[in-house]
Amino acid sequence: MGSFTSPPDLHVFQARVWEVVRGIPPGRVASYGQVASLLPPPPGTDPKAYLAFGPRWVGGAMAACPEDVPWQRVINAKGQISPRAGAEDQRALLEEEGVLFDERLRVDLSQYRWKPDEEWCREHGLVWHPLEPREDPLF
DNA sequence: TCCTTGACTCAGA
DNA sequence: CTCTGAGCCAAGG
Repeated sequence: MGSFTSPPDLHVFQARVWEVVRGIPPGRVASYGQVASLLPPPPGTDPKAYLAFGPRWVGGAMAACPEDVPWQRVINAKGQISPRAGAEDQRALLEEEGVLFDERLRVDLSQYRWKPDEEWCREHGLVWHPLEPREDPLF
């Protein structure tokens, strides 16, 4: 069976992304970059490249996610829904969960950002980030 | 094979 | 606050 030359590492990565997103509870949101930062760089990936493109890979995973993934809870670092076809549905779903948008269609990340606890991260083999009390956009 | 595009993010202006 | 460019990966045409 030697003809399979492309082990779907990217698919493995996407599966881990979906696993993380399933952990976001209703009424909370995470950014693409936050999800990426919870996962270690895929084996063989240049950490620097992952830093730059991880968030976009997460976006790609969300575009292909299965039914049971709460994809609506992943938004961009500005606290906005990334423009594309279907963005209106995403806002409606989040509002049903109690997430409020301001007049500029922005979510207050300091209020709604999902903050996974250390144990949950350990159980899922994720990189845990200590949370800074600052006004840092991420964490 | 070349070129374009992408559910991103951050620093700098 | 807004706008721009860079980062330098992959899939698809």
